[in-house]
Amino acid sequence: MNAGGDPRGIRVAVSTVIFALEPGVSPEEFWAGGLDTALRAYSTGESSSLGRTLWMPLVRRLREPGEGRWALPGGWLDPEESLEAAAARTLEETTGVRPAYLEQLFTFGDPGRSPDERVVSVVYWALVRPEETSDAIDDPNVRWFDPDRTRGLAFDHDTIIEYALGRLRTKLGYSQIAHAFLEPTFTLAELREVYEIVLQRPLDPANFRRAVESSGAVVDTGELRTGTPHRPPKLYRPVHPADAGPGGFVRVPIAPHLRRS
Amino acid sequence: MNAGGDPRGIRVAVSTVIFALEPGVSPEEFWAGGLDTALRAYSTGESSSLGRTLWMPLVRRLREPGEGRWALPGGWLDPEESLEAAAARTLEETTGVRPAYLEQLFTFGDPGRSPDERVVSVVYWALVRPEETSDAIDDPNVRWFDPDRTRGLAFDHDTIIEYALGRLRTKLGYSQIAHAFLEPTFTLAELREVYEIVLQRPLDPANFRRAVESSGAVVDTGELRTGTPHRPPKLYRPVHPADAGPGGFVRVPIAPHLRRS
DNA sequence: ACAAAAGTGTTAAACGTACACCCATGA
DNA sequence: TCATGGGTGTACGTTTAACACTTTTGT
Repeated sequence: MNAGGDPRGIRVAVSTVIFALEPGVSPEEFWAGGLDTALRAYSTGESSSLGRTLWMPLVRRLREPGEGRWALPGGWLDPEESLEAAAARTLEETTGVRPAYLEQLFTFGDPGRSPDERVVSVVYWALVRPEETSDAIDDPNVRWFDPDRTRGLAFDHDTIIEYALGRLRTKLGYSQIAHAFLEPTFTLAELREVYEIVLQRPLDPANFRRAVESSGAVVDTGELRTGTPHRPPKLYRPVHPADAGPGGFVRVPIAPHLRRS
Repeated sequence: MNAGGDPRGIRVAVSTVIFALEPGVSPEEFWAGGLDTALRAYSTGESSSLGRTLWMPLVRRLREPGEGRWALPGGWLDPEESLEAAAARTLEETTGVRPAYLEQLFTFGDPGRSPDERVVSVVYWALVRPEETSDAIDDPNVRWFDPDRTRGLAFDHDTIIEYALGRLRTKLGYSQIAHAFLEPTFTLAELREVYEIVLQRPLDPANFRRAVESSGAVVDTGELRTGTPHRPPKLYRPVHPADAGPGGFVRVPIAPHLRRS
């Protein structure tokens, strides 16, 4: 049983990989802003209709080890708080962001991850709504990055981000986490855009609509979004406010063909 | 950053959920043993052809908290070893079993999980070949259970086992972990039996064969298994010895329709 | 009226499933 | 030669995926 093993000297930390949609231009602003704004938005984009990508905040390390490098937000686990609470707390303390979705990702604990000390890091991943990213701390030591273009981070954080990206892309196919990127009501075009940005490929609007509708994942609110230059789209809301479960294991398949690649 | 947080008092433990196929009767023994053995095997079984089920070893707790109750094998993390090494070590120390497959499952760390102390438990799950279960320690404080019929375990271990079972069943559909239950070469009937036992439903032999063959997950060795009373089946081996990856994230889909339920 | 996005319909190919059938062996 | 599991063929319903088409609005 090794009951005599002495774990003193092992410290427990918590880090979080946060994903958001790049704020870009909201549909209202997009059209309200006129051609100038629209063109500016278009000119920055490559793949998606509004040129948005994923975004994630990183914090600059202010002390050794890894001083000066960018790293995932995190901190030490308090003896009294749960792991998830620690993730939420350290996330807010360092970046000002409150996640709409928070799930444990993996625990990294190799000896030698961090010099001198033995650190076991429980890593969470989070999704935040674009609105909430505006609460983010305005600090030169917090900066938002495209997660596909982050390299040279402190510790093993490059690996962790890659792993989290894979999990996000995979999980879109059998869960309803896409809603965590959106406001309480949304159009199917907005939902489809989330999938297109995350999966990095275009989806057929007609087939996407049928897949989502037949999955029962969303409900028609009966309202329309007005102010668009074209036919006003219906507004939908998620059936389930969130899908929690221990480790987020609740599976509500949306559409088989929305799996990655 | 909360760099002043003092994690002293938090101990890190490692536990493992081990799955094996109930040894039951091997194909050779089954037929060699004649009708008596065959009937005995059949009489105990419900769903599967040989009546085998999943099996997992638990250890009896010898001290408080939870003294006398059955629990997952585990122990404390040594300051010098990796999490995975700790899982393998404590597994062997307590049960004598060496896993063919070992993957991190989840980290449980709620305050109050264990009275008095704050314990963060990194839980792994493992698959072992039936041959290796014979190395298991013969000890009244180690006993094998049907994972669907374990209740009243120490701590939150009931929850953990349920979660691990879900992960096993799900992962069968997009990974090659089924091989970890089998010997280096196997017939497709044996592989199918693994799926049937784990998924708890019968599979069409013809369609299963085509699905597995077209997936490229197995290779025909060119040899046949002899000694059966009927047509000798081909022997196959896995293409990949194992699929590791950080957190076992390597996805090699076998067959879409082999997903659970 | 026109442009453009919202939303519906239609079709062919791919896939999942069931099950009939032949093959090879020990008894 | 018979019984039985190994292995192949095939036909049918369902799902996926591509794209033509209709609807609705602001300009």
